[in-house]
Amino acid sequence: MPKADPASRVSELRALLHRANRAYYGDAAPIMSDREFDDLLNELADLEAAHPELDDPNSPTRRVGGEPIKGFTTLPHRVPMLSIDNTYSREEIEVWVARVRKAVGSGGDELFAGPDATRFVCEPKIDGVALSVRYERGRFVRALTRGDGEKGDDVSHAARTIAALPLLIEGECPDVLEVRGEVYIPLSVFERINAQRESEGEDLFMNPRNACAGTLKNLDPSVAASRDLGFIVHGRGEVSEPFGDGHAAFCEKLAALGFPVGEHRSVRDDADGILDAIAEIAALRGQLEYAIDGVVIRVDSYAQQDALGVTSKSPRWCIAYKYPAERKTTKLLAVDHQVGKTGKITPRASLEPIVLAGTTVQHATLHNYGRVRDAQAYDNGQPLGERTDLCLGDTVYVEKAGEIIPQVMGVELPERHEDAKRIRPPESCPVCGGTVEIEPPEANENPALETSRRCINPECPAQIREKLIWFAGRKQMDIEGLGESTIDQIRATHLAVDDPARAELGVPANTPRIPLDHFADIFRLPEHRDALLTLDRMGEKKVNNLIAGIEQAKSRGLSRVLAGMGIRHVGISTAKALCKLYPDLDALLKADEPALRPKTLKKEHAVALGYPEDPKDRPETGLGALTAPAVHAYLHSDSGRAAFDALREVGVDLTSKEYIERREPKIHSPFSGKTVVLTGTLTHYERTALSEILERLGAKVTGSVSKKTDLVIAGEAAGSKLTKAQELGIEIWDEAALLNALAMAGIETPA
DNA sequence: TTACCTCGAGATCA
DNA sequence: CTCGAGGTAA
Repeated sequence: MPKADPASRVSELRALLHRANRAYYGDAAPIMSDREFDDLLNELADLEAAHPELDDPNSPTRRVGGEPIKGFTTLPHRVPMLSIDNTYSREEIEVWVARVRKAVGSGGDELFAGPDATRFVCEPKIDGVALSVRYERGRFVRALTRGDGEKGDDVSHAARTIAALPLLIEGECPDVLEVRGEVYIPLSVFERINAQRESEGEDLFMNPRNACAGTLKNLDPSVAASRDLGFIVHGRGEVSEPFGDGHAAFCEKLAALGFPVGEHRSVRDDADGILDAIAEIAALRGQLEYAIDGVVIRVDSYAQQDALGVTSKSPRWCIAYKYPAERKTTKLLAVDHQVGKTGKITPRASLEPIVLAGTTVQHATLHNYGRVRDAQAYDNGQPLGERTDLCLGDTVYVEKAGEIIPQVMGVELPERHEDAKRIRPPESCPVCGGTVEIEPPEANENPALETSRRCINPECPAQIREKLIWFAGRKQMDIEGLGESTIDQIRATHLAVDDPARAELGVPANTPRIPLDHFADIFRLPEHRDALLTLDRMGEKKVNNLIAGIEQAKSRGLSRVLAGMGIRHVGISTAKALCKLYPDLDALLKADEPALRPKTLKKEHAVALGYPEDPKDRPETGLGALTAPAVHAYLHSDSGRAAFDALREVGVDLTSKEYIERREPKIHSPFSGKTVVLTGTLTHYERTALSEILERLGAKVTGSVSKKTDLVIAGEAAGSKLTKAQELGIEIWDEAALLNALAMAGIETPA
């Protein structure tokens, strides 16, 4: 072989190996032997090592794992990753199909005409980890976990090692293509890994699902590479241009590009067909290389999907039929009574440990005292249709609701001991000993109505603790470094020096009291730096992180503060809704009670406040005629006012980001409100990085040029998109103009 | 609710 | 190296 220049040999090898990968995993038709493949891969790895300038994150060598990365970054999903509604019965499937048909049939459009026009795609629901994989111009750019549905962790380093996922798509595909699917560890691989771990004396993995999640979260990609993760496509995220008119067509197109789409997908016309598919897939269960926990059914046509739309948490065009949860018996060892952040007391069961759906269960919430009093009685596994009080020592049936939260379903009555002790709601607060109220109030006359009890002592240490934990939590103020146990440890400085609990939590006798009772105390913790440093396992680094976390939390904005305060009826969505109405706390405090609930106002009142006549056009706050007075009362109560004053005093931002965003949707910049398309090669920016910057500056970055495009940024060697932009007479900037505009917006050009 | 990963802290050993 | 806290997945 003539001594080719390394760059061209490298790209030749990469192309060859990509093709081989695709043939192997996509088409299941190898074009070379494993031995040849390994040889070529080794040659490529050697060349890359000798010529670091030729490095490429999408090189096939990355399959075997490169350098560990430093940590995760969290990035937004361009299209949110919603969850799917679950059903457990055939009847619910029929009801859903009928509802879909009714909604779709009423479209009036020819596309939606006639009930038979709706088709349903059924596929196994894999029990793995959801992943959204983004390709730009056919190149793998990143993979995100589901996260909260809005943003997820970047696990590209691990996802690149998934052999079934192409790093380079060969063939025509949209400029932006987000493929969503399920990552899993094949069961045979799981067994192999555990066998190996056993022989090396390591702890075994409990189940494939958690092992898979852990693998993705491992910072060292060679770990993921060695675990042979599998992937099966089940949906799409952002796709820049039409790519199939429905789910089935989309899957076929992806299959043609070499994506693993799963082979047990079928298209059905009606509820009976769906039930057949469910039965067929059930018959496959246990023969597949991955665990499945049900069947996903979705409306095939994208047009119909769009017509059906989504609710706040899940699409109306998709539903999961889940297999019945695994159910086992175990012994009820004890019940403790936990005091929540609002004082509500919840019974929690301690159980003799059992393995259920791949995890060891030893605790289960009992939800409320109604369930404790009216537990379902069973005889030899059969429900008796009668109710009984739960007793200590009972043999109870446990299953996992939604495969996650264990629940006590009932009692095996014949197994009960004669002298078994009934579980009763506590007569006083189990933590502070204070007065408890019975709820609902009618239950004072008729105990059969009682569902819960509430500790009404505002100084109850348990309530204070839970309030602080909630406030600092990720979905509220997100104070890094201030978790449950750190809060306990700091609050243990309030204990007497000879209290054994103090030493147990690692608080030396000479540590002075660090105040931590009110939300505002959190923001004064930096003043107690020296005291914090004396605590066990609290070093320089942790304290610095904590202080930095506290500082950052100050500027989360009013909605997070309101949601964090644990005001009854005010969660994050209500808080955000209120914040869209009022620019800051003072404005909110000036509002009268009806102004907090525009939806339920009488017409005249609404119009007087400047809202539309039709309630449907008024903003939703999540508050109604019953809840709004309670919220209003809290905001103006002594304790509410004191809490707000204290937060203001320590410098917490009490202005409303939501209101400001609504009023001025974007930062003012040359890109505000513009739809921008990037094309060609830019020398100073990665495309994704630039997209993020432009979006921060108010631009909408899209993949293809259309009439709606305001601006095209054309780098070197721009192709058809530039031509099209010229045809349409759209403003075009070169890279120099871009850099200039970014500089004006205060963004420096990277080196 | 549990399992898994990462990180920092502190102990242990060279 | 081991422990435990913190974070996140289902």
